[in-house]
Amino acid sequence: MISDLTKETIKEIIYTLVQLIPIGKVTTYSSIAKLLGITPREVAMILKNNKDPVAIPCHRVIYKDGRVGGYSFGGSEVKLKILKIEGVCIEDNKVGKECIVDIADLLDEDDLEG
DNA sequence: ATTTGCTCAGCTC
DNA sequence: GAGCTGAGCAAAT
Repeated sequence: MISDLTKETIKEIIYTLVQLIPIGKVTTYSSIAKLLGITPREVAMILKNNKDPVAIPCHRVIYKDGRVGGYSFGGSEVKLKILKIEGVCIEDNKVGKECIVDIADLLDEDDLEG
């Protein structure tokens, strides 16, 4: 599927992936990173490097622990709040693991369609 | 739950 | 090449 990607391609994919994350759910940096074969750091960096924080729902990407991580467009507090209004379950300033789903899982569900 | 160590990438010297 | 920082992860305690 994916094997030899460039920085530009990586960005395109990440932007696309985060856009197809369903409302009320979130994903983790690691899953995206692993899917692309890059490090979670890169995912985070690319997300912050984007120029369209509106088209790129980077707030739907969080830690594996459940914490939202960072947010250059307001702060972790805002990011957390956005998730909350999206319908994501929030617990003690953290995202409920039941709302966290790997990006690969989303892709899989879309393919299974059932 | 908290602390510590590690990894990869970008920037600077 | 070496050192520092960062929208993180994993292990140990």
